[in-house]
Amino acid sequence: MEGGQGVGGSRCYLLDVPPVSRPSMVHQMEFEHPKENAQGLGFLVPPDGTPFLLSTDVVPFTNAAAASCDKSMSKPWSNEEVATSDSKGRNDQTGSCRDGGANSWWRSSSLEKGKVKVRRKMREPRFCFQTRSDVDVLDDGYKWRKYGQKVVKNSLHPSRSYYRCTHSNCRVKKRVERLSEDCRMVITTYEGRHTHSPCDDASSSEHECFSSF
DNA sequence: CGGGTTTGACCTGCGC
DNA sequence: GCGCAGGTCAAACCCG
Repeated sequence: MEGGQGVGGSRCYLLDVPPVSRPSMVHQMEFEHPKENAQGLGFLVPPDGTPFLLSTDVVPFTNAAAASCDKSMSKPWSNEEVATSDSKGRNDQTGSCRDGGANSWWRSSSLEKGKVKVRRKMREPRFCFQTRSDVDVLDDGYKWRKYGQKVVKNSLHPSRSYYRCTHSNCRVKKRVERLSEDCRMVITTYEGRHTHSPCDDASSSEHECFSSF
């Protein structure tokens, strides 16, 4: 486990966010390594290039955290695979599939519903970080919709939630789970890049103050 | 009524 | 090849 980097492709940081009643307080966090973060958080940086700011210290993930994080990431997302397409060359016409299938990234090939499903393997840039917060969902300025929840084994807090950016053309996903060792620690994993600015989603004035997210 | 959440089912990938 | 675990869908449900 080399430092604050998770297994392949995904970067992990630990954000020591003071317990706040409103997760939105996290909006002004600041990264220690702007350059790296700019890269690692590319998916969090809106197209207009607005930097992603954090207000608290960001340190590499602890081994435990990283392990936990990595476990959930499993291997498919090694750097290589992130950069290249599926070697198996699965017939996943992902792009077209995504666009054609409403807002589904993979979809039944519309032949027989529920039968032949062409699931694509997402190989978007991923970034996970750990925060200490009483709330699960950090308000990063984007609007998320929960699309699933899973029971995670080997965890005292077996609930992992899956969120998706509600923006029509945005494919970013977010996964939120509690650290088993510390129920106050929240592991948030982002996947993909936002194709829009936070304002597009969070149209409410509440979010305007930290549109830099 | 529209948008978000819940939840069970289904599919895929991986380890054994 | 089989079983398990993770990830996602989609219908039902809930709430403002």
